[in-house]
Amino acid sequence: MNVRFTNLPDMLSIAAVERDTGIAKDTLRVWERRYDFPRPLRDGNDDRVYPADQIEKLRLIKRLLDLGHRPGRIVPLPIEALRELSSKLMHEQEQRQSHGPVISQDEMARYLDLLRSHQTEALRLALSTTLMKIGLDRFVIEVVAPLIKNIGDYWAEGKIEIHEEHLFTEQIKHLLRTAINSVPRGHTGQNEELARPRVLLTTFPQEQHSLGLLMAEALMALEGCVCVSLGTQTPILEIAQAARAQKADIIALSFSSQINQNQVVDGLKELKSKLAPGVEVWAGGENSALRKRPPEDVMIMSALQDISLGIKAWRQKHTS
Amino acid sequence: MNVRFTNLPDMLSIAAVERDTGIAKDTLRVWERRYDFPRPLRDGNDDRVYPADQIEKLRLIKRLLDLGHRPGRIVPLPIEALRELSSKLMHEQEQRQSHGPVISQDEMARYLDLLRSHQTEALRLALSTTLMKIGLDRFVIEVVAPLIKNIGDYWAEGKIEIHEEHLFTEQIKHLLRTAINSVPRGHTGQNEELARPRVLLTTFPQEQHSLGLLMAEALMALEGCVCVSLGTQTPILEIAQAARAQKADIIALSFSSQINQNQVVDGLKELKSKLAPGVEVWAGGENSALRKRPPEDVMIMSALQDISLGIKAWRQKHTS
DNA sequence: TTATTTTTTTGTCTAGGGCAAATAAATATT
DNA sequence: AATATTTATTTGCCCTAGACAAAAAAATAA
Repeated sequence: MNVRFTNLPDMLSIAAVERDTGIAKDTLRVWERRYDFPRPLRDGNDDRVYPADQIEKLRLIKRLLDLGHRPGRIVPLPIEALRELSSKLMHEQEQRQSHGPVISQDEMARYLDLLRSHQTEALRLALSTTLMKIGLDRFVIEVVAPLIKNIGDYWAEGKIEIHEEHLFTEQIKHLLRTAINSVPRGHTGQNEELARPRVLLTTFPQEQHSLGLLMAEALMALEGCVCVSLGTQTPILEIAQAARAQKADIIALSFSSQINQNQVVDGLKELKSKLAPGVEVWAGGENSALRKRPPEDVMIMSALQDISLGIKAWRQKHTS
Repeated sequence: MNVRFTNLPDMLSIAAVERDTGIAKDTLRVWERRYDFPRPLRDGNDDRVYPADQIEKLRLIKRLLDLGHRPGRIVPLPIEALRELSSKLMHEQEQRQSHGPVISQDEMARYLDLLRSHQTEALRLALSTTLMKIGLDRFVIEVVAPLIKNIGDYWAEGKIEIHEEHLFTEQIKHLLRTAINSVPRGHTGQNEELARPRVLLTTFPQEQHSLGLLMAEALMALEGCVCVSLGTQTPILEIAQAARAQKADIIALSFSSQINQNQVVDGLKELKSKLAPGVEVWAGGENSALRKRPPEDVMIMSALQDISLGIKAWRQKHTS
């Protein structure tokens, strides 16, 4: 009942920090004990209160952990050292990224300008035009995915406001939904086999990002699958039940990096154990648990391209 | 690092229970201490292990809490009593509800049958037909709203599964989005005044239900407003910034019953204080804080009908 | 009835200890 | 030198039990 409210701006309670950084409360406390960081102040009730600079450092730490660093090595470091590490990694990433046709810097800048000048209609129109020009599959892979990533980076750098990010995301979602809708549906009714695999899309309870799901749905719909989306945040038991009810061949799940890695792994294991043997679980998204310790029996979609390939492979395997 | 995993089917760790029920670990432990429920078993490491029937009861408890019951009264009750409580609530609701033209029991049953037999396409078609027949405004007010209200009760009575509820909600959302999309947009461009008021729609950070927002958007779009939706979970400060950036006349917010009442009241006050004087705040939804202690300076939409009336009133007030 | 005060209820925080899984380091084996 | 195996360290989660402020109910006053 205790709503720990810090009126001072830029001061957060431990619960708020957990929400903000994705680092569990227990972990925050244990780091404090072991590495002497963070060092929150205390309010009148002896509750931890985290100042802005420490939160910033925590965010940075989270990023580096996702990239494979270990807490004991980086938590005690000063923030400048972390910044350096982070930017070094970012450059490496950029180099690795530059294969294949990606959205141009120019085009990116154009969208961002429209967003920042709040020309919503124009933005939608520009995106929509691109979609028409290059087709839904390329639009998803070459435009939407990089855009989302860049938007996140811009936000981290303070170049963009949260409400602008929200607005942008809404535009993209809208566009994708409309596009998915106009894809001719698989042959439901008589010729059921032609429309296989049947795919069930959703996310785990803590995960609220629906964009990954929509991108996957778009690509799968293009491949002629029957897609059934349960939206976000379905309890694991219910996912299993829905799989049975919908006669799903594949369960497609999306995981952002905000969600706890252990919960990803545990949840996937649990889900798999509750499914009928033939049903496949496909997992995609930014969350690094998928790359660092991929659960067996689960197909990891490390890139969006894998989806269409995966569907084709599935069909090959299931032609009788 | 400890991946507490119970191999026994339908046995969950405390983390898994938190994930699947939405009840915090601390709360689960304190209930055990105070009300002697839940009573998890222990694994070899003395960690709590929750059997399936207790999880089911916990889910039901969570729902009743959202509906306004208190833990001390309901947690110790046997599960049958909880079921009864839930169905009693529904019947009371029905009686209160029976003013004005509402969806018939028959029609409701028809949709439910389609849902339970997983005839997704047929369900969508049926709903869509009704929409065409009676129009978007009546559809929202007389069909969608009551349906949503009842669907939760049906779950509590064991008549449908959560995943079916998810599926249903997705269908409705889809239908509404399509419908909103086909409403001719306000005259953007030259004749800006004709499209006033400009409405910004979103929810507070803890609130994730987007359906209320969609219903509101539908009705407002019908009235010819320019609607800008930021999606769910926008920080209050960002809402205020977005209002300025979008030149919004009205901020429309939706509050479900699962969000903390204080945060509703405090949040509304805070938001209002950050807005320019002329900008109105409209709040709607199930949350009882809106009725019990409505903050002044905020328009409370106690029913969906109020929305169109409100828009008309706004226009009257602003004709110069 | 309606305000105001008192009491009870309730969720979240605290501390510090313990343990298994994950990872790194050291050693043995091919 | 490369690979497999064992040992050591790191790390996150769970445990108990107590405390307290905010919310809600009950009691009292107006």
